Amino acid sequence: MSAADRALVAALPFKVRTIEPSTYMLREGQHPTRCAFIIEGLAYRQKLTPDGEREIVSIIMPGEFADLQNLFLEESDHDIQALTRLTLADIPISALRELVTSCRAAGEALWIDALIESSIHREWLLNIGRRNARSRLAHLLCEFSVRFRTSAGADMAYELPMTQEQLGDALGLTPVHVNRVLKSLETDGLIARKKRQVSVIDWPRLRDAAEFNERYLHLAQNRS
Amino acid sequence: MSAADRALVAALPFKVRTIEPSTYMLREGQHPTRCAFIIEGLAYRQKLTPDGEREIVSIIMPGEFADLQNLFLEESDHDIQALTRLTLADIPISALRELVTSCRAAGEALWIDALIESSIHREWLLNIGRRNARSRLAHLLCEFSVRFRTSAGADMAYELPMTQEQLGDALGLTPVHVNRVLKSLETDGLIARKKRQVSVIDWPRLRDAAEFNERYLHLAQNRS
DNA sequence: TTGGCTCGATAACATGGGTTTTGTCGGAGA
DNA sequence: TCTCCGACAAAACCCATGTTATCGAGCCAA
Repeated sequence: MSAADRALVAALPFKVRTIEPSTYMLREGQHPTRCAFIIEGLAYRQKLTPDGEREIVSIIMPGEFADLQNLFLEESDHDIQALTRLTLADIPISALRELVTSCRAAGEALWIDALIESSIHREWLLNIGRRNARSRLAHLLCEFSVRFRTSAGADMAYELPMTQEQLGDALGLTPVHVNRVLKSLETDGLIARKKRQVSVIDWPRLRDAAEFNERYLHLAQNRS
Repeated sequence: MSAADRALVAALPFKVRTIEPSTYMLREGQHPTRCAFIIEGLAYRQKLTPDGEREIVSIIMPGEFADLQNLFLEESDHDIQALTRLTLADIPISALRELVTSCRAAGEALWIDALIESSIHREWLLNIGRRNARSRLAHLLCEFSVRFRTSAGADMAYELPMTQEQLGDALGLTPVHVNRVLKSLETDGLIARKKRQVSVIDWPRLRDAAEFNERYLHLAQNRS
């Protein structure tokens, strides 16, 4: 990125704020005018069926934009909610859109972000559509492990910041069954748990159980 | 779109070709140098598990680009295969990338395309993760109905160009169960079938069974 | 005509995961 | 200290969907 580009990015107006777990950052149907860049903490996107069933369709990690779709789409098609306490930078959409069209490097970086998210969606479709509960959960744990490491430099053990109900909503399972499967992964020695702290004990076996292949994360292009 | 923009688009180098059903346009892991614009016919994206199970993660319709992700991602994360006989325009990725960064209107149009596809992925996640087989299938039929109409101006009846096995692969179901559910939708009077011709008989009831809400298709922004 | 292929229909049976319920545990507050 | 509440745990039961198998229709090539 050139010096001129850096200057453009640095000139972006923004406002840092902190929000509490489970507060809504965006609701389906809204027409937002600002876009949030996650500095610390986790958020998730969810969609609801009319009878109140929830599907968590993605997890948003530090260093990512929470709602790139609203750069060019007018009406939000899903909710975004804070998973943990969150600090974020609010940027006016108009300024970000201007940046995308005027600065090639920044535009490319945002394109890559958006395309990687799409790729993750596709992998989740495969996961939910074609794998059983055990592989699904193992896959999610593998993905978290890798994404945490690249976004926070953490170790193979990490604090899993989701309740079993939320895990179920991300996997298309009931909390009861998530519980069963977590226990079985633990007694089989693939993972260890202490409260919500999940550690990967046997990465090769967990990866095999998950059929995990990190290609879909496009890690080589993930930092820019 | 201004006259100058139009000239830029018109100046794109391209090559029209026709391909037969089920030929691969792209395979996972490849590094393509050209991008296909679908002129006529249908294609689909699929992902495979190591043991050969398939999930169809999206259907690509006329007027859409088949592999926008490869504009900025180096390695493809899924396969693209022709569903019907297909005529398409091959465009060098370098030219398309140049267009995106030099022509604001074209760049915006491609952004919108990519973001809508992401939105459809999210809706499919909700569909597969949280709806039962009947709603899932009804939802897919509703989506096809709407998208065909906007892309081909067709009526509420359309030629469903997928085998029951392919439908199952798109919905995370077995072909046997797809057959059961199709039959039940037919005997309940929601749809009619004659060979692969599917007609929507009772749109309100089908839409209700599917919990279908077309917001996620962002139709207002779909033509540009 | 024959044979081989794919697709769809249907039946009998098996099971993964859902549902319901009841209980335990630990932290937050009074 | 006590109570309240949310998350986790575990057992019993059941149903939606998967599995396996068979058959026929349609199509195409030899």
